[in-house]
Amino acid sequence: MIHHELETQLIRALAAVLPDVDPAAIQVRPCPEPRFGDYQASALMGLAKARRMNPRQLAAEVVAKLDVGQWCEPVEIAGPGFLNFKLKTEALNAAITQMAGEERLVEPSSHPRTVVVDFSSPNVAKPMHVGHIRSTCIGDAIQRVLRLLGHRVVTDNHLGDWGTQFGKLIVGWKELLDRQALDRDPIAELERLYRMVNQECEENPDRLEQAREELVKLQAGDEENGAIWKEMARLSQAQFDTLYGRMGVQFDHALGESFYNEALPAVVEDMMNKGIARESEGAAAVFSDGSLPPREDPFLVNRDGEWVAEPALIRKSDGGFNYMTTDLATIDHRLRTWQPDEIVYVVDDRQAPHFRKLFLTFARWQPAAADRVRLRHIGFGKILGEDGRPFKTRSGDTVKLSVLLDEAEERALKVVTEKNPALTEAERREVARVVGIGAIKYADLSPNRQSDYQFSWEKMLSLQGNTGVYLQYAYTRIRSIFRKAAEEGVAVDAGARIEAGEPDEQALAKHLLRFGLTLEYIVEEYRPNYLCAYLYELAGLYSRFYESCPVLKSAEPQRSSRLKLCELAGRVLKCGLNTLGIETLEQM
RNA sequence: GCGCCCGUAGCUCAGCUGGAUAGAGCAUCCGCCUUCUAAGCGGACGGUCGCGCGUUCGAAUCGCGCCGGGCGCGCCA
Repeated sequence: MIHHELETQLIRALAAVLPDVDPAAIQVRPCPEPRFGDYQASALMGLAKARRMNPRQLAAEVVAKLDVGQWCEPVEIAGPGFLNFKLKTEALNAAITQMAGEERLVEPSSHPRTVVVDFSSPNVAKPMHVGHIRSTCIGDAIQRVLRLLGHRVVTDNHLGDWGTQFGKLIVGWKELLDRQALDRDPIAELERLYRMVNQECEENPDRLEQAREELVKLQAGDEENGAIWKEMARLSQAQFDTLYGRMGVQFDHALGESFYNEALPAVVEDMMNKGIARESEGAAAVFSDGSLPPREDPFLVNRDGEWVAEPALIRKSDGGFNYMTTDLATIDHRLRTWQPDEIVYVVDDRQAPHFRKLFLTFARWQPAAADRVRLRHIGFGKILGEDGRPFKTRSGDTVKLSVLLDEAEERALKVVTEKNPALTEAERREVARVVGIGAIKYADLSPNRQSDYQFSWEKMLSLQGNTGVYLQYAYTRIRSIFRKAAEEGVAVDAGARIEAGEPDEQALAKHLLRFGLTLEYIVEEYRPNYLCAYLYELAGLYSRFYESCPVLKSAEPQRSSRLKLCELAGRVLKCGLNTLGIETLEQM
């Protein structure tokens, strides 16, 4: 990548001027304003400031040592000390031609890491709903970007298949189960059971006690309760398989909470022995170690002006375990099994305090292991309805994922039918499926993950603007050229170079060269929306090129050059969309 | 009460490890289909980046203080 060459050269030139500079501080980035150049470096100004030097003079000294003539016009020093790099047309053409000729669009990372990505995590015996969309879409996109960059990825779906809710569910199963309803719609029936018993528990302490007893029996290995639990898990797995199939999401592992059940007593015992946890009101708890100032300490909470302990409980007073313990055992298992450099948790931002506690607790429990792994909570915001309130159905229930996907496809089908009635019904249904699912995913991935966003069918499936449909349409327009070419017997000269002559061609080519760089930025902070923004811009640049530069009607060698540029744009667009987990179509 | 997040164009949102004249889409208005899919393209209009102070050559971005909204705060996950 040209960008890396420039960065390397800049670091080399700077080292000749200031030998003790940290190269990591030097970055060459795409120029936000094309009229200043194609790439820029602003790091010298900060450096000059830190050393009380004249920034422009430092820039001049570095530029004097800088040898990038192979790629760039003479480097300009602008404003207070920016370096502006403008690509030579010749270098641009060589680079884009080379990219078009290579099989892989992205250079693999020079430092591949092993990353465990923990995402989706639906609950057994409950329907998947809108609340699972974000974790599933964002997590899947993250793992795809990592793989594309050549990292080793382990995806693990940490199913909510164990825990307090099963006490209530077992009570319901034993006393209130409607077999026919279970056959018709197992998840709905399980949900009904849970709701009924949960309601009863709120009003009746005896019922709550009964549920607790069933839970304790289950956790103690009771055969009957174990069989019921297993059946509920099986029914749920069928639901997950269906929905993940529709969404095109796969996992390497689905080690749910139950997988760690047997490991939990030893975890608590070990932590008690090591003095990290202690008894408190009958429970086993981890308290603050006082290493952080109170306001940054997740083991403390302020109540009426007093900082009081808020320990992490790893065993409840009734002897049961909770998710903190499970999560500790999970980290332990993942480190032993996969030796990851990093574990990322794609989970709602509201759980941030839990993860802070979890990571700190683990570091106290296994300091050496914790030093070798980076634990990161990748949080995200809520999905709101069009009224700005949390997204619910009209009757106030959570929106089920299956219903949401159905509606997306239905709405997309209407649009396709209106826009392209020439397609057969089967074709239109396929287009509707790809467009509908893609629209939901794109709507979820294009905002900054930490923002809450407003869910709007209208906007999501809008044919204009920054939507999945727009990108998919841009792709079909590219493919359409090649269909037309085949019809007319036009062949691409395989040896042709891409000569980007027109401004719209050059802008497109330059943007294509930045694909890999965009992916690298994404992985730093796990922000898939950067890829959405990149692809939206790509589609726009392609459309402009498409309007202003005839492809099939131009004469050789321009025709082959443009066909190759189209092909590359198509490959990048498709690869980028697929990396977001979004499918493309040849026609729509 | 304490903590976290948010406040950018009429609406929905980008941009935030400081960088050049703050960007999109929608909406409104004006243009472009005898030429590769008009599900498209071009243009116009629209902003005290919640308010104030500070740090800096430079602040939407960093710090402090307000105002407004959301979320979270022992045996759920």
